[in-house]
Amino acid sequence: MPGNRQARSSGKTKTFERIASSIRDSILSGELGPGDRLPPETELARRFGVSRPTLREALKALEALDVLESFTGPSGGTFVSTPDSFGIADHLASSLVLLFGAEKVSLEELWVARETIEVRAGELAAGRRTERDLEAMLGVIEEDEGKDYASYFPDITFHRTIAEASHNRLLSLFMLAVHMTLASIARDYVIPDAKELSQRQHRLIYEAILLKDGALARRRIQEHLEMAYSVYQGAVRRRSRELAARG
Amino acid sequence: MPGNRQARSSGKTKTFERIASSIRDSILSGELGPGDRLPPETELARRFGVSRPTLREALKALEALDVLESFTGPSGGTFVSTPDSFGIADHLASSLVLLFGAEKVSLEELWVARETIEVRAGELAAGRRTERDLEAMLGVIEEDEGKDYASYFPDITFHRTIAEASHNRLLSLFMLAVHMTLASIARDYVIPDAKELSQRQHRLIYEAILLKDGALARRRIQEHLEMAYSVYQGAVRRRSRELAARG
DNA sequence: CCTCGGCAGTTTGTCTGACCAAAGATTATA
DNA sequence: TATAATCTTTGGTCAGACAAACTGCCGAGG
Repeated sequence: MPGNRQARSSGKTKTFERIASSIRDSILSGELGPGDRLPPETELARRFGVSRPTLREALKALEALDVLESFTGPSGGTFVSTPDSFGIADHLASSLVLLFGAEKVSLEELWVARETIEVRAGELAAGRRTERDLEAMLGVIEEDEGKDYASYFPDITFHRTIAEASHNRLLSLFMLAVHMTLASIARDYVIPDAKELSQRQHRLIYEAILLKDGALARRRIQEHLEMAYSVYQGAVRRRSRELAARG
Repeated sequence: MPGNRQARSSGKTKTFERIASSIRDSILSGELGPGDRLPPETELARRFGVSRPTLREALKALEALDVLESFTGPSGGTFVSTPDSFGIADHLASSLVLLFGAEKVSLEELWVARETIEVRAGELAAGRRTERDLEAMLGVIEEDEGKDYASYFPDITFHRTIAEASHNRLLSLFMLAVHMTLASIARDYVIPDAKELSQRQHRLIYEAILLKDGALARRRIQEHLEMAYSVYQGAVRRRSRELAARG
């Protein structure tokens, strides 16, 4: 019977894990930095005293974590990756989708977290936005108004410009991850069109940030997300009913 | 010259990546669920039409992502992992430490994100806390007062009880990740003792949550974190001066 | 002299086949 | 029946080889 995994993890460290940890530690300690090239696999295998397949299992594990990357050829080899916000957000989103699937996080929790982060990002944006930020936001607003979109998540682009304007790259990362998670979960939902209301609210949010009114930005983003949540939730409920009726 | 990695990613998909994606998709689509056992490696290799080492590279990549886990023995095999908040937060924290090291996120951004999440968690906690939550918080407060700690991050336990009391597992996850990141960055800093002030503020926060006063909880957590940030920042600056003087 | 094309070398990618180690299942034994 | 030795299944590791990708050199031709 599978499932009693906690009982099995009895301290044993597999060889490839030992090596992966070793390399990982070299990076954490600064001994290896982004862009650095590792020795060839045969050389590394020799140094660690293991075979090449085993060494490669360690390398592939670190590649999966976006810590290393490899290329063929003489100028190739294995390199330490440059950390990248988008990749981190992407991985995080994948994990959150799984967590959602296991019912260890609910749709409501996701939306509350989204609201928490976006509201604050908007407040910060009102205080820190540059002229360039405003241009970007307005550009997205006008582009969206011209589009005839069917999907629900096109307006995410606008929300991302808010995050950018907050000039907090960690809040941006969290926000991106939550957006990707919600988009992934809702992939095949039919989301009703709330285009016009949504776009009106986008302009109101833009206005608040333009005026540098943080409190107003908070309120308007909150209101906008409440609307969006009710629309999203409605689609989820409809979907559930459909599935219940069919099955 | 290494570093021109964007030019190299020319669409080629390596075999082990193809297989990892295939298995990953089976999980995302629900075809494979947590606890499910995969066929033996030789069988899997045969099905995918690859050799066992190549297959194993794919499996090890997914193990590194905490998506799969494997055990030896007749009852062993490769299993789909149960997603786990703590593991996700841990991975996220590792990535954030790297991101910080690459100067793609600053200490200030980390603290603003921490404040954003904790303030909101406290507000939510004030509205949703149960008797059990209150007991847990008080227990930690009293335990901390009895401890003679040297490290700066002992009071993180209290902050975690706030997150728990918010009953939002995603905010808890984010909070944990940010805490672990800050703790990892500050590992060898000498943090001055702000024990008594900190503990007084903890009691005030507890009181606000006890009274179900969300606005008050917000203000008090904000104040507490501002104090903590100034202490932390002072330690970082002192550390920088030391390093500058030495080098 | 310069340019272009192919050859050689380096490095990762993949394969074959085998043996080792761990741990539950079985069976022989007291 | 209880227990210990053995079996069997499964992942863990190893060795060596060849293929593919790519750079850099070098020679042929202009």
